[in-house]
Order: sequence, then C-alpha cells, then structure tokens
Amino acid sequence: MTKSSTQPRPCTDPDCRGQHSRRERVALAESICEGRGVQMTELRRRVLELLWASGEPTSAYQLIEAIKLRDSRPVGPPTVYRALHFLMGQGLVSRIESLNAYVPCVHPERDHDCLFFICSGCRTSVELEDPRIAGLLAEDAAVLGFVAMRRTVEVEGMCARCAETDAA
Amino acid sequence: MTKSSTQPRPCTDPDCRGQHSRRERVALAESICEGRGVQMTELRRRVLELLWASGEPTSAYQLIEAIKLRDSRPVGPPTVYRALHFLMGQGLVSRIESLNAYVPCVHPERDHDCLFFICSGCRTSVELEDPRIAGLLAEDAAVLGFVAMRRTVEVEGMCARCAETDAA
DNA sequence: CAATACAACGTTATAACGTTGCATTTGTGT
DNA sequence: ACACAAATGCAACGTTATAACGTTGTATTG
Repeated sequence: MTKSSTQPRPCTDPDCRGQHSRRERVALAESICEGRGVQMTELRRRVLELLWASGEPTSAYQLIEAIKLRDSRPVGPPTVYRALHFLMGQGLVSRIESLNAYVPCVHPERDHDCLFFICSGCRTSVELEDPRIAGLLAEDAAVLGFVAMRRTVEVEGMCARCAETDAA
Repeated sequence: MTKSSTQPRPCTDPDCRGQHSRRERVALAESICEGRGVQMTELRRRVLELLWASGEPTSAYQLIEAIKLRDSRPVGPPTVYRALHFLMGQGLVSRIESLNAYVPCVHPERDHDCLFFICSGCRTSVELEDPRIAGLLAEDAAVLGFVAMRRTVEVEGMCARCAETDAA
C-alpha cells in the first residue's frame, strides 16, 4: 500500500510515529545524553515528552502553558527556551522556522539533516531525510565557496489526507 | 576565475547584484505590476527600494526605522507589513524565515523557487535557483502524497570572503 | 453633484516570540 | 562539608507580527 521510493530514506513515514512509544523515544534520548556526558534533567525530559505528546509542531509558549496546566508548575520563557536550545544542540529537537515551532527529532541517533513537510490542514509535520538534497545543497555551497553550517528545508502544503478531505 | 557549475542556474552570482542599478530593479518591478494590473504605489516602491539599497536581509522594523529617518515619515508596522505582503505576493520580495527578514528578489520575472545562502559573517544572502533541488522536493512530496505550496530552503554559514577572513 | 464602492493607508493596541541579567538552587568532584 | 560549575527561577525587556478600527483618495454610477 505504501509507495516505496528508490532513493530517499524517510526517517518518518506516516507509520513511524506509532512504532515507538513516547517512553521509548525519551529513553533513547536519555541514553544518548548519558553517552555524551550531558544531563537530561527533569525539565528537559518534560519538554521533550510534551513535544512527543503533542503530535504537531509546538511553540515555546504552548509548552509553557502545557507545563503550567499539566504540572501545576509555572515556568518562564527563558526556562523553556533554554531547554529547547539544549535539546536542539543535542539533535533531539528541531525548530520549524516557518512556524516558530519545535518538533522532536525522529532519529536523533543519526546525525540528520532533514526536510520537513508541514500540513496547513492538520498542522502536522513529517520529517524526511533525503541525502540527495543534502548533496545538492553541499554542491551548490561548494560552487559559491560557501561553508554551510545549518540547513533549513521546509515545504508547506497539504498532506494526502487533508488534500483529499479538502477536495470534497 | 569564477567556477562554473554544469547544472545550477544562479539567479544571483556575486556579481549580479551590481549588474543592474536599483533604479532598473525598481523599474522592472513597476513594469511587472503594470503588466499584471496591480498597483505599485509610492509606499510599496519605497519599501522595495530600501530593500535593494540595504544589501542584506532587512527586518520589517529596520524598514520602519529607515522610512522614519530618511523620509521623515513615520509609518506603523501594519503599513510596512502590508507592503511586504504585497511585494511577496508579486514575487518581488522573499522572506528569509531563519532571520525574520526580507530580501528583494533578483529575478522576479521568473517564477522562482529559490535557495538562500546566508552568511553569518557579513549578514548578506545570496539567492540561487537550482531546479534539481526543486525537482527532488517535488518527488519527495509526491511520494508522501503531499501537495506542496511553499518551499523554504535556507543555508546558513560563511561566504567565501568571510570564511577566508575568519581563517586569519 | 451626491451616493456609493473599494483599495490603500494610518493609528492604536496587543499578541506572539525570544533574550538579558542576575539571583538562587542543584548537582558533582574533592 | 566545601568549592565550583551547571541548571533553573524570575523580572524586565526587546523584537516580530497582527487585530481592529478609522481615514483618504479615487473611480463609478445615477
């Protein structure tokens, strides 16, 4: 049923999200941190859990709200932003620039360089890895003599499900 | 002296900015608007001129400042944002998501789908057109059944000149 | 010449996103 | 226990963007 592509390696296909529990996701993140000698603190774990629980790109202020409501624990913006910066630094979270929002990374164990497909209908995003695009970007950078540090590749549109619904 | 690539078609190479005067750029934009039956008003022209004059990605509030200072004419944020939205709608300006800033489009006459290489050193950005990347994005979208509407491709790093300086 | 319609622009306030600076706590090694 | 670094709490502030509402200028029409 699922179409298969020869080249791109989806690090999330529609099913991948369901393949591992939130607990497993967070446990993997913890073990990664341990291996690197950095601290996965309570707050950082909580932020990561909430991002996994959300299921869609989530803004920093939504996280602040969620922590206040669900944990009866008021946190300020700097606290959450620091946790997000840490998680991004460890490759556990990515920022979606076009939404000012954050998503947990599906395969933090890989050093990834992902594309995001963001649905305007259901607000979800899908993370995809396509080394061919990374390669072309590297090539174009080389032509310009440009030393690339960070890549942002985001495609906004409608996912298959929403496009279908919308057509009705 | 300039390395040439077989495939990508730079719509800005380092020289392109200098090949046309600001006046020519704005005149082209005006003729495009006229051809489409939309109005290039005084304000919209001014915003576009300032973006060309700036030489680097410019925030909406920098434009507000520039208009206040240079034209002794205070404008509010909505005024500038409306002009920016119009210009973006006409393909005359692009937004750099990772900077919350705006740049004039180098080849508005082409329906473009550009990459931006943004230098952290000199704050400049270079616009590049690479149909191969657009093609791969389209392909990946098709695999997902995703209907793409807007693409954001941004690479942050150091341009050749700044990388050299930095190495010293 | 009203009367109307409409696009663009002006103005005020506020929402949304993010950072600085400093005090306090927590955790770790000795 | 002590010293030190890392992490967090907190208040204030800075930046980016939009909502809501009003005004102006320019057709068009009767």
